[in-house]
Amino acid sequence: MSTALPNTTVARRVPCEACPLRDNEHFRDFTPAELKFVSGFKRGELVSEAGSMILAEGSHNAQLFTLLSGWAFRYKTLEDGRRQILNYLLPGDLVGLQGSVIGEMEHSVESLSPVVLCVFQRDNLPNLFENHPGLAFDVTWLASREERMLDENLLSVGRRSATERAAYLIAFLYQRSEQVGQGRSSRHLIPITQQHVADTLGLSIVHTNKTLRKLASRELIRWHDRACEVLDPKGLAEVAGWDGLSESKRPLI
Amino acid sequence: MSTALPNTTVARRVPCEACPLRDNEHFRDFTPAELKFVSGFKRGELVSEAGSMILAEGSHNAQLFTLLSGWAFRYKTLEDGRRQILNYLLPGDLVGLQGSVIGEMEHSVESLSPVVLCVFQRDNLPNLFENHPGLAFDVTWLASREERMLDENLLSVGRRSATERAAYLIAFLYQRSEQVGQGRSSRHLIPITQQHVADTLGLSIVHTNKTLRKLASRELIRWHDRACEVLDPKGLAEVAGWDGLSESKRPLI
DNA sequence: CGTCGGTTTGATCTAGTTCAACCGCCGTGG
DNA sequence: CCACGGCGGTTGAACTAGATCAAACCGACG
Repeated sequence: MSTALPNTTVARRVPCEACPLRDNEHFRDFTPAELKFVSGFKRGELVSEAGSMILAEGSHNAQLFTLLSGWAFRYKTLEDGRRQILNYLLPGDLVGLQGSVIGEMEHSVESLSPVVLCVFQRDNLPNLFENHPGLAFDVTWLASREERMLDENLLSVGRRSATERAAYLIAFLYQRSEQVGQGRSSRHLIPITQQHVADTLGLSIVHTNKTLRKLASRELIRWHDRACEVLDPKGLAEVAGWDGLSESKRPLI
Repeated sequence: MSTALPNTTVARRVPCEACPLRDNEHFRDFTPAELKFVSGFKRGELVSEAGSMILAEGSHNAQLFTLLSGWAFRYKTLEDGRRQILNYLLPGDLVGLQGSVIGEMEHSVESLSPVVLCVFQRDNLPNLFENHPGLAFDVTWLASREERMLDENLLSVGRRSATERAAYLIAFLYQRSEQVGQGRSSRHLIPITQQHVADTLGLSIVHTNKTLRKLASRELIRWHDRACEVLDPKGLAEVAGWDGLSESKRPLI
């Protein structure tokens, strides 16, 4: 399933002031004071290869991260190994808030591609709430956004057909990827295997394969080795009966 | 499906200082300053009968509530009417945060029983973040808790069998109900129809019925008119392969 | 007394699962 | 150099969990 590879914590490289994500129009601007605080909040960077475990279910000393680049996913498993992928993480997403707020992680996080994460000092979170209400609100905003995504996901798994579900998932990941500008360079490739798709949609791997081939035969996607190329994002959204993501600016911490 | 009945906003009755929920050991204590602020934050109460719509998907001027007593649920629907229930609301739960944070509700909320809700002035939320970081943290805590519940739900719908799912749902609602002391008086009755169960589990109503009868024949539950009586909560959790809710104290706003 | 929402049951059908193979690719070890 | 094993993807066949269809029951209520 997941091959846990050694993570490497590296000394601070990218200063927040020069964070490449800040150029992106989809993120809201910081005040200079906020930027300064976040810069101090940041402890370093974590660089990992594809397929490494970033956070483990049950861990109590989990750190707080923001994904800087790459793809990852959150998941839970049952005793007998059945796995459910809950959501995907793209640049700008906050990781590990549960650990910081509740005290224990109830899901795991694993990378799909090489990733770089900003590491924050988690016991500094109360300080953030004390002194930077705007940032505190941003944290809540991000938690609320995650909830929205989960709601839509649950609707999908609970009530959409296999084809609709698959189309929704791929359209969803495509849009998110576009927003953070991952797509430009790499011809809209989503770095997942069919097993990931199956574990996201709550389907078997065999049926997932057949469903994806159907989408491929309709020229909506093309499947590559460990990656999905999106040919027709609008067509996918239409198959899924999905309106698409809202366009509003989001915070970045 | 849902019969929207007229809601009645009533002048403030229960002062926060005398909030009956505060006696419950599962909720954390407030500082006097916090209590005073929340008291001022509160605008009045909303009393509704069973089956009324509290919040509607798509609404922009949604208010922020805390459920004081009764049962409700959050749901989303697809164009063609397929409905997915996302989660249930019990006393002490915050309702409508999405509307306050993101600006638009992406799900609806409907009551299952007569309910009383505290109504908060939503444009006062930034004020709360400014002046009461402890309460702001509580809001985030509650959002994070909702996320945890959704995660477990998604795991359930995606990867558990019909019987496991049903057992999990009922055990889950039972435990939550117990925590807020709804059960004492009413012999552990959960006020839902089998249609609600079906729409929560992502199953058809017929199959839901057959699954529930199976649980009933195993003496785990007894079904009543529009209500589920829990006979063996431990047995249910065992069938579901579920550990149960964490016991830690939670905030109340 | 008729109607309506909720529950129940049996029969039939199908979307999706499970089992079983096979292919191509790549990295490993002899 | 080749043999191998493992992973990701693909395909067909048999099977089953759960859907759909249809009908009936029951209590509440106007």
